[in-house]
Order: sequence, then C-alpha cells, then structure tokens
Amino acid sequence: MGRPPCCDKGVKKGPWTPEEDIILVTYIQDHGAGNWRSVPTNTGLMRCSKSCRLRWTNYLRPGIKRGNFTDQEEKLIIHLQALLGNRWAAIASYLPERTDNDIKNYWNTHLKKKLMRKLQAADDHQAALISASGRNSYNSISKGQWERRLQTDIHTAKQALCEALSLDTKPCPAPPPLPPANTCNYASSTENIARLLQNWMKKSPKLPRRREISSGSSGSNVCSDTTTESPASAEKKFFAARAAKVEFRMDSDVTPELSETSFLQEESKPSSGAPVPAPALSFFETWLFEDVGNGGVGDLVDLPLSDAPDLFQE
DNA sequence: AAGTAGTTCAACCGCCATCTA
DNA sequence: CTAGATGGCGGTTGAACTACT
Repeated sequence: MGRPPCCDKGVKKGPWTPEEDIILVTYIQDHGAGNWRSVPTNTGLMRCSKSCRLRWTNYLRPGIKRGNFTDQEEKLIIHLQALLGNRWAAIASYLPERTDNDIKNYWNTHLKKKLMRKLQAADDHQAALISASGRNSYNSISKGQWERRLQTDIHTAKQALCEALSLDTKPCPAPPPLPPANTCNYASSTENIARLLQNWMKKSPKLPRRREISSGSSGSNVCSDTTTESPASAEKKFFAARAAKVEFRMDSDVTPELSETSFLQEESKPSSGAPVPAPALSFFETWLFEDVGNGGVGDLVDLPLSDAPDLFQE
C-alpha cells in the first residue's frame, strides 16, 4: 500500500485570488514551506498541494525579483542554457532571485527569439559574402568559426564544471544574501500580506494578472525556501543542484552542430539526463584541476560569450 | 473607438525519481 | 519488496495585456 491520496477531486484551478494567497502565506509563515500535502487540508484551500507549492515557489516566496532581467542576468542565462540545456531549475540555482518559471518564460519569449534573429542575421551576412565572392568561402569561414566556438565552449564548460566542483570549498553556489536564520521563515510576511491586501483593494473585481502584488517584494528579505528545510534536506538539494551542474554534456561528441546550436537546442534534455559515468567525471576533474591552477574560477558572467560577443548585443 | 495580431507570464499538465506505508 | 503518493521539473496553454491598423 502507498500513502493516502494528497488531494481529492474538486480542487480549484485557475488564477489564485488574493484571499488564497494570504491564507497560503500565513500558513507558510506559521509552519514553514514543505509538507505540501498537508497545506490544502490544514488551510482549507481548495487547491491541490502541487498548486500550492507552485504558487509559493513561483510567486509568493520572498526574495523573488520581478521585472526586467538585467544584461548580466541575461548573459548568465544564455551561458548556462548553453551549458546545461533547458534545465531551468539548475539555471535558476545560479539566479536565486529568479524562479525557474521566470527564467524559462524569459528564455522562450525573449532570448530564444533574440538569438534566432542574431543567428539569422549572421547567416544572411555569410550568404552575402559567399555570393559576393563567387566562390565557396563558406567552408573555410564556418570551419574557423566553429573551431573557435568549440574552443570557447570547452573553456566555458570547464569553468562551469570547476565552479561546480569547487563548491566543496564554498558554502553555496551563487549564494543568495540570506537574512538571519530566525527571519527566514517568512520574515516580512506581515508586510507582504499587507501589500497583498493593499493591491487587492486597489484592484477591480476582475482580478487576475496581479503581477504587481509581490513585485518589488523586498529585496531585503531574500530568503530561499530551503531555509525552512532541515539541514539534511537542504544539503540534499544542494548536492542535487550540484550534480545537475556537473552533469552537462560530457557524454556528447563535440561537433560543430552542437557548438553552433547549443543555445537553440529545443529538446535539450542535454545528455538526455543520462548520468555521467564516473570514469568520465574523474577524467574531467583531473583535466580540470590541471588547468585550474592558473587563476581559479571567475564569475560565469564575466566569461566571454561564445566567440561572437556581438551575437548577444542588441 | 474598435478590431486584430502579437506578446507575456501564471498556471496547468504529464512525466519521472523518490519516498513511504 | 511493492504499489502508489509526493515533490520536482520541463513543456505547454490560454487569458490578459499591448501594439498596431
């Protein structure tokens, strides 16, 4: 026999109302995040536990930064997407103030198109060169380009792996500015609830699309929901995130195509989620550490973007 | 002002790994 | 050990919004 069912039928769907938000926030303030299956029953919310978790992690959780992505964030996302594929949760671990959903949306609505345009423009330019020269210069150009890109890709991969592995000496990847432990439950919940109410009042009856409800939500009370977890659980997550970082395309044959299109990979469960074989990892680690001696790991953001930085400029 | 097309993003869906009775 | 629930993730959808005609 398994566990009892988590949510019964008759659960409510659709946009969350401010009342529901308040109930959920209040409950999490009192009990902490986690044990989602008990949330609907204990709060009386007619929502499935999954929906509660999603609402909390993607919207109500303190420390979520909303609004436009900065150039730095954008570049970091592009880098990480090239490295990790569409592993939004892993990517989000590098941007603690952004949710995986936000990053995913931003990628799908902005970055992918942007990069497509750039790539298209580059292709057009290349085609123009070919037709202008009247000879087949494409191969030499493209070969030179992908070789350089490949080199950059490898370099970037090494940097990322190095960062992942060097976590042993760091407390946390891209550590978010955590508030004092005792404020982490939901430090500013009162404030947040007040804001919820305020916005609710302001809003007309036809509610949803409440983007501003938690917008600007106090950068001061940044705290990840892992702070409400047991250390063991947090540690588990940490290692999972770390594993995800290490698990990048080590098993793939590096080809020009891969290098060229890494950022456009549609179906990128890169490596199809296949775990990295230990021998490959140790080889990689060895290779990596041989190289790390000269300088260590800088911020990913500061890495050169591919071989064509202009690709990412507006 | 009204209609239409394009964009954004919150929320849902389905799958998978893990957990637990 | 097993069946089934849970939690987490990535893909997708569709309502709300915005820009354009």
